[in-house]
Amino acid sequence: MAERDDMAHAFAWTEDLTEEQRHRVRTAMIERKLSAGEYLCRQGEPSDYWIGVISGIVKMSVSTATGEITTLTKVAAGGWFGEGSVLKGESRRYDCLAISDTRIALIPRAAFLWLLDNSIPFNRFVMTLLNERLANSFAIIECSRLQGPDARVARCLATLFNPVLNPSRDERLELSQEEIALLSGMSRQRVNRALHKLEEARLLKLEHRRIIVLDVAGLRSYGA
DNA sequence: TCATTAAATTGTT
DNA sequence: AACAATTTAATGA
Repeated sequence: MAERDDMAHAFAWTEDLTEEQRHRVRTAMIERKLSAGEYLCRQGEPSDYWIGVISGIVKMSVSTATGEITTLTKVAAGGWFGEGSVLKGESRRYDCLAISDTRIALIPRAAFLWLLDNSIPFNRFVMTLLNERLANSFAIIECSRLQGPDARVARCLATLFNPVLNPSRDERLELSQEEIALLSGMSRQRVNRALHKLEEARLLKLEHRRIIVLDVAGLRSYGA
């Protein structure tokens, strides 16, 4: 996709703003390029920006003092995140890492809050975002308590295809099984078995370092 | 462009 | 956690 299209796609929500508000977004926005493996932000840093992914993928994860890591979610092109910490005025709760070469849009906190104060459509957009994240999180909690490991992996993969949180996701997931293990909180070995089970069910196809998702709805409802 | 090698990833135990 | 098999990426002829 052309760079300009990526940008337009990520900023689709500005279509409901007034010309003045759009102008404010344009002038306040800061663009950053990250290469693969580079951190966008770390746990504990001040939350000065609301963050949009123009292209590439960002991984959000937390680590404990003992060095254990788990991945919370991934945000692909067109997705926005970080509004929670900005709204609460607290420091970042998660590490954000660029998985591939990534272009990021930063909306400074002041501009973000100004938009909330001045645009009802923007409020609606953010509310929808928060609502989807909540539903997504509940789905994972529900699944982790009521379903077996195979369904957990299925559900974790399905959440990556949430149209609101990850609008541009194509069916190809460039994720190693190790990454999926971090994302679903299971061992790589168990994830490997689950993935083969899901492949048998024709919900996805396994390739090296990549998964082709054939049936998102099927993954979402697997085992239920 | 091809072959070799190292590194990463996967499938099993 | 460990191991072998497989795939990819990097290097240099």
